Amino acid sequence: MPEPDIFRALADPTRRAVFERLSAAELTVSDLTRGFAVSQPAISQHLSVLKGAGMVAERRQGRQAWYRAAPGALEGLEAWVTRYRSFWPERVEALKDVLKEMGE
Amino acid sequence: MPEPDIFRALADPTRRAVFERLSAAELTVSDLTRGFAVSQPAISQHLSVLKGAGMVAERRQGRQAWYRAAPGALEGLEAWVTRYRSFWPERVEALKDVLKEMGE
DNA sequence: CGAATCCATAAGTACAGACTTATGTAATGT
DNA sequence: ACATTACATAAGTCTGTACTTATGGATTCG
Repeated sequence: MPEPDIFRALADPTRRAVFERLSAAELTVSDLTRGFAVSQPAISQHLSVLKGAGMVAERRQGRQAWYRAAPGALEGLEAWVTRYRSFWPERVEALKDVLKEMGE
Repeated sequence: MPEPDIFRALADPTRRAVFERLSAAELTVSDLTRGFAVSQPAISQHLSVLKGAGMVAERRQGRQAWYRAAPGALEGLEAWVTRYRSFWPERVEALKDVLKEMGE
């Protein structure tokens, strides 16, 4: 039930790679196009899908379009994973360690 | 990098629904077929994809094949989500509450 | 034994989607 | 003003894939 669009958005490897780059930095379409072996329209189409899934945000400035990963982009996916996680108590200890680390 | 197969496996809604059922109970192919509006071969094909992604386990008994969600089925996905999560400190408090609850 | 059941695989169809080139719109540069 | 740059959309192609029916192998039942 957490928007099925996100699953479809994640299905394509190029699109995942685009998202990963946008989670590290805000980039323009041109920037992204330079980093991949596909055409600029292909990148624009991927961005459109990612945007439709609520995974990226757009900021217009002049003739440029800056894209970045949306805050909470993976929230719906996280909720789904948590719900259908199997044997999850196994991982609690590791999680506690992470939280302790962050508390320092 | 966490097996790309899992993303492809999750892309199809019917397949997600099959997985969700198998995370609640161990079921045979016939059981599953009864619960969906697709043919038995279609179910077998979905199970094959899920198995290829390491998401379900199979147990043979006579002419029946029992399927269930594999332990750690979503581990790779979880790792990916954690890595690309944006603004994740926001969720730490909620997580702490959950862990405290489990400690009781 | 033969019939029925359970499941997987084969083969074919039809649609989704990832790509291309071509083109249009809007902003910037000279 | 005209050319150039940045991006989006249109239209067409081609591959992937979700489904179907048909069939085969293996097990259980009568």
